[in-house]
This record gives sequence, C-alpha cells and structure tokens, in this order.
Amino acid sequence: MAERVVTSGFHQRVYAMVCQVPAGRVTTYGDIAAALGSPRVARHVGWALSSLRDPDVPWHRVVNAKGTISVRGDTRRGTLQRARLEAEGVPFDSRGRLPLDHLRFTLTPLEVAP
DNA sequence: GGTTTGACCATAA
DNA sequence: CTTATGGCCAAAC
Repeated sequence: MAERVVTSGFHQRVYAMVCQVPAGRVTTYGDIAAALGSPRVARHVGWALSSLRDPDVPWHRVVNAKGTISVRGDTRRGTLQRARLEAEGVPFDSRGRLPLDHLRFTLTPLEVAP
C-alpha cells in the first residue's frame, strides 16, 4: 500500500505536534514533518501553519532548520514570532537566530494508543 | 470542482 | 554567500 503520509487532517496533526512543544523550546518544520512520517512534507507543515486560524496553536515555536524565523511576504508575522519567543525566554542572536541545538525539542512521532 | 496558494529542506552549481 | 531545482499536498477561493 502506498504510504501516503499526508492525508486529510494533516493540518490537525501538525497542530497537535506544535501544541506538544513546551514554552521556552522550539522545533522546526522539518522535525514536525519527520515526526509525522516523512521529512519531505516540511512544506506541508509551513502551508498548514499559513492556513492556521486557530489561536490556540503556538505556531511561534516553529522555526526553520537554521533556527531562523522565516517569513514569506509578511514580515510582521516574523516580528511577532520573535517577540513571542523572547517573551518565553528564548534568546536571539544578533543575526535573528536562536540556538537551535539548545532549544530544539524532540517531538514524539504519533502517540498511538498504548 | 478546478485553480491558486502557501511560514520548507537538502543538494548542486 | 546566492540562485535554482526537485520533492510533496490540502485547504481556501
């Protein structure tokens, strides 16, 4: 059977992953994608967040693989993201970068019923 | 129900 | 450093 990692409800799973990241920690699009089953769906993670309309999801804890904030078009979002992370105690580099190696949170691949 | 639109990552040159 | 390319698809319009 074709292992289609991304199916309907993919967004929901992305949100669940983001929600499990504790304050003061961050994760990357690629990590979420990998935790969902395939590192190639990183784009979907970004797309999912772009479509995100749920304020309960701490999307600001998601940064790209370089530990920088990515914005495409609207830089206000990036500014807001940085502000929120700093509010949680996440330090930023003068280049707008954060210590990913120290803050990266290990996601749990899917919590199937034990 | 087809078209548009998206916040990525790794690799190569 | 920048630029280009391939990989992947659902949701909104």
